[in-house]
Amino acid sequence: MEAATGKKKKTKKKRKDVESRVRKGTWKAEEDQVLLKHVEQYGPREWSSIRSKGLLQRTGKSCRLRWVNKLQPNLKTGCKFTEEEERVVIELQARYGNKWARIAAHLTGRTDNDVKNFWSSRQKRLARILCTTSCSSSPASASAYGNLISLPEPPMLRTSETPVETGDLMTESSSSFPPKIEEDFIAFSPEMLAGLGDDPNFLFFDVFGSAAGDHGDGDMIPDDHHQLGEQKLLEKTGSKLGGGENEDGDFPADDDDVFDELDDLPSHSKW
DNA sequence: AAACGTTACAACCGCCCATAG
DNA sequence: ACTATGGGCGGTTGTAACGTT
Repeated sequence: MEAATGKKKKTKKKRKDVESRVRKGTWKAEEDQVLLKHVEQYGPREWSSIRSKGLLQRTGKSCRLRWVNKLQPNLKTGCKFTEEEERVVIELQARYGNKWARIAAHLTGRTDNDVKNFWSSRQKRLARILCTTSCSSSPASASAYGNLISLPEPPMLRTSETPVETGDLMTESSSSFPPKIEEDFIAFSPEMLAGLGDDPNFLFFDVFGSAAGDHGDGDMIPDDHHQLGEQKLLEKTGSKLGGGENEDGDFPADDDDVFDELDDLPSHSKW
């Protein structure tokens, strides 16, 4: 056991020594050109040979990442996730958990890093919005959330790897996610977040408005959206608070067929 | 105009796993 | 069995761009 660990450490040290002589940081246009030329010649593989041939002072891993996230053709770099893409991400995240590569495979032109970043920003945004909404607004909204959420600090938004089987908006059970005190955060089940999207016309945008800007009161929500958003949120989630299952007891929604088809799609991130 | 805060994105790290030689 | 490599993932950091004060 210890020997194995020792060997592992040795390997890692060796690797680290090698990697310590590599270039890091922002990629230059010349490096991109070299990388593109290599891919053109040999295809998107043999990443480590790029360095061993002295073409670039980058690790194979770094080269691969650069190619996958920036250089491979047909990437939608620089354009925001559309509502449709957002819907897909929400649904697939609910289904697969944080399997970003798998989710990204269903979105043309998006990489796992894109999806991860998008999700992470979205979570932060939601946390901020919900905190603002529940902490500061009218007594009505405070009471609406009051039973479920106590927010001394911005709520921690999290989803579980596997879909949860209880209510959509809930406090976390102390057994499943140990170190956190129940009142410290709300756990948004994937289905709750997805639930905001199960209506084709009901998206994050609908509830909270576009993320395009602050509206003067320190949050990203136009004032009239606060009420509308809360109402919609409660309409959506409130009806599900008794349990996240569908009629047949399945969870999440029994729309697997849709995703089975998606599963057959080729992954753009694999070659 | 400058300072400050927020957001989105790029890139990295560390860990893990699978596979091939 | 061991090693190198590719790949996936979660977490984190740095920064440019943008908005607000």
